[in-house]
Amino acid sequence: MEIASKYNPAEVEGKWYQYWLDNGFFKSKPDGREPYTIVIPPPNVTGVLHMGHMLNNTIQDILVRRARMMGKNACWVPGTDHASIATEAKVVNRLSEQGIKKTDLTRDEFLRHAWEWKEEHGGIILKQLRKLGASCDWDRTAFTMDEKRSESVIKVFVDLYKKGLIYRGVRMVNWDPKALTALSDEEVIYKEEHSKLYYLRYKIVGEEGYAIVATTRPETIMGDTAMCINPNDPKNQHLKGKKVIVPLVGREIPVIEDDYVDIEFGTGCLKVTPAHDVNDYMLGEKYNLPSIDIFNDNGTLSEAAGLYVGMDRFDVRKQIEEDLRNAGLLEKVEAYENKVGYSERTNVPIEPKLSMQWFLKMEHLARIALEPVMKDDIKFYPPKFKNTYRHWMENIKDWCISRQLWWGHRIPAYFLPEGGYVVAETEEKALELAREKSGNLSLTKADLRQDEDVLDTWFSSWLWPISLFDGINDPDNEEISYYYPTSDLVTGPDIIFFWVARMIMAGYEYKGKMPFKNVYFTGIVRDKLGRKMSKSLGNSPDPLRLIEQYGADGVRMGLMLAAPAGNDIPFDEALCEQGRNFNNKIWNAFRLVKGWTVDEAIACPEASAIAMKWFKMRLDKTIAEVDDSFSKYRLSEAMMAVYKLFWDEFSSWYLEMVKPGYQQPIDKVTYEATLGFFDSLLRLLHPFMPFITEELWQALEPRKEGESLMVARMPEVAVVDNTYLDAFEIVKEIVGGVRTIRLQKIIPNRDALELQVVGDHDETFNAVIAKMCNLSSVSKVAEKAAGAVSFLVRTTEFAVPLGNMINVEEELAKLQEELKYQKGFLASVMKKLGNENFVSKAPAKVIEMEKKKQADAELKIKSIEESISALAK
RNA sequence: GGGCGUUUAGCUCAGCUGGUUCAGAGCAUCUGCCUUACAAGCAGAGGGUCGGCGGUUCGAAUCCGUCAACGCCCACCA
Repeated sequence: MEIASKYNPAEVEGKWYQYWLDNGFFKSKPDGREPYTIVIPPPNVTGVLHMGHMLNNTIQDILVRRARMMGKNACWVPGTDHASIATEAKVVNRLSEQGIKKTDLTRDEFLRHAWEWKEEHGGIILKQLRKLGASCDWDRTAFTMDEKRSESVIKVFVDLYKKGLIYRGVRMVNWDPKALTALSDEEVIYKEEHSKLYYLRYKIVGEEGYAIVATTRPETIMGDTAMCINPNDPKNQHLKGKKVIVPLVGREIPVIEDDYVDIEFGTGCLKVTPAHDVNDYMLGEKYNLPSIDIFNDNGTLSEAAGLYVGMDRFDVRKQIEEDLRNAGLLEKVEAYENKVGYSERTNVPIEPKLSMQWFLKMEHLARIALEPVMKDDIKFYPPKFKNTYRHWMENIKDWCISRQLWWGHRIPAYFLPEGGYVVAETEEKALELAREKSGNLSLTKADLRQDEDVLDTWFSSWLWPISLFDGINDPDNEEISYYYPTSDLVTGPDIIFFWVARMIMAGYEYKGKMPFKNVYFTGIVRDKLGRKMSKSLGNSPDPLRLIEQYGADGVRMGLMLAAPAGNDIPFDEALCEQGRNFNNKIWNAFRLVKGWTVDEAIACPEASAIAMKWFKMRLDKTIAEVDDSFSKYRLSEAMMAVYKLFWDEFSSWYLEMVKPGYQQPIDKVTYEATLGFFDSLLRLLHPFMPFITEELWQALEPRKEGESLMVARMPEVAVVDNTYLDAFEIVKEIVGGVRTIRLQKIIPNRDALELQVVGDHDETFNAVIAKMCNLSSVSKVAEKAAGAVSFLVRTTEFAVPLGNMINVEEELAKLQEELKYQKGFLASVMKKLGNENFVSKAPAKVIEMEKKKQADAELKIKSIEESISALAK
């Protein structure tokens, strides 16, 4: 049989993915089995696959495939997120490329374009996931804006409103002047910036001289409605009760007093701009100050500013600096470091802005969601994120859920012509409520005006684990009862507040139960220099190119090799190479085994019998290790355990032990056992590298149509005899000793050697030792032959007679060095045992071990000294 | 300004409740091999006073204190 010596992933991956699809192996329906459920963190519907997705989905696929092979009813639900701001921004961009302005379109026209775009680009990312091998139940593919999900969102909004948890009001919010919408606190990213601190002169009314105010935002002085000092500030006592004049503007404003003001900062004088600063807003509320909104929504100055009308806020800052200086109202300018909030999506500085928005009260929701995580009903991996979670929950603020966008779930609030509004699932219901409320039965739908805003994207994703099974609209349906709570959630820690925390809230509020039992937080994929992957740095490899180059299995492995839970992933393509190399190793082991011819007439050689017995135990031990690692979500460790089992134990030891001579047939017993081992190994490997394992499993033995490794059962844990495994480790050392001699003395493997044993030795494994080292004999002797090179394994001496081939001086030197080391070791042990404190306080077990060390060392020293005197003759 | 985390071999990391699975793994490095499964490989080898200092203890990578560096999260000082 001719099989290529290199594995070619491209040839087989598509074939097996299609086979799995054709046989419906990804599909799940409720049945009597235990469910295992994962809901995908829905990627942006118009997004493209990046390394973060690759990692995240590889982990999910490993978990799902393993659960499936453990006999569970595994269900991995895919879907996409409408990503309100991001998608709307993309659509706006695309329209402007065509010369169309959003403002020239009606809402319906714009939405038509948006849906068009979604149909065109939507779900590309899900298609890309198939290349990775993702075993999602594609029939269940959902979208946060599809009918069921939208209905769920509206229903929940109405419900929360009825519960009094949703309110509407004018508040200071984070305004994105580019996207022209409010943002939640979580969508603001603070960045350290080099800026300037401007010291402005406010003329004191009725007095000579100025009050100096330090500010980073001189362009907001047109909105100043007070100046504030700390009443306890000795240096500003003279300002109490005075008025000052806003520079350039000329407006008189009062000096107010509040201990909010930091005496140490600047001059101790604070300008108060209630419309454009959160703190000033609070002061404004407290002291009933007027609020002048000097900005338009897009960040340009409004009519209300009076000056610089129509100019951009940052241009004004430059201009006003100059104007102030010319007017002699600028005391000085200092360099200053401060933090500026940026919009997460559009990356422009946010503007604190007073506006009418919808809010969700969080206190109750935070309360019900905190405890389950703190007492590990929901487990976080790694657990350090519990702290982060608690801190957020305990300091939570109300959630601004309205966005001034069109792409999203429109808020189901309807305004009445005479004022006031009603909230209802449908227009019909709204009309009913409106008639009731107003007492005006002649109202028609046309009289109602629906709120223009849509809901924050996360207001739909927080329902994801429930809404995917339609558990909001139809709370007791079979699916939600069966699949909910889901099993594991795999996501990044960057969305712990955006998404994870809120899903937990919604889970308890709407199902009375946790949405998932375990949360696995992946790290952020970085390049090998530790930098975040980003388009602008160009350091993000194209996932599809990687798959082409290394195979999906190789890339999956590459990611997992670097991915302990919670740590960032320093990704290096070399890891994919390592993954690919491993694929090749498996491939070649398969070539070897399938290349054997079986002769039923030959008996099973002793070495093979030992090998089989040993490897069975070694396999069982690894299965136990893998189980343990998975239970702790240490997927990399689990994979490394199987990796080493296959490469070191199976390929380098087992196969070498049972391998027949060149062109010799193999006995039936060994052959079948080997196929069995191979089968188990493929099963263990399958969750990590689904394609190659399926390819080889199918070729390992004749299979029926519709059979597949992906629905085969994972090998189960058996009792392991550690004594036997330990004994075999000694065998490995002996073999290693002989190999070292061959290497040092340059003795080719084909020349048989003789091995002499002085001291205790378990002869059970002699057949294996002889085969692995090409020995003509293994014999116990009282004294080794003259001219033999020896080595120690534990306390037993092994010698290979080499006649006149040895270099006496070299050997002596080596022995002397070993002797020196052993003597030093013995001395340290003796010192410990001579320590009164140690002997009296240490537990007996520890002292026992020290004594054993002493005895062993003495034995070794004796043996080395004998060798030296024998050589010296 | 608070909180959390990290620091162990050249790199990425394991080392749970302190004592022979305590100094480990994979990769990289070095040496020798094209030995008919695999050079994308085989066989061997080297490499760390476990961030610094101090303490507890018979005994510390492991516990305590402290300092340092790095990272993350949160926070309204203009």
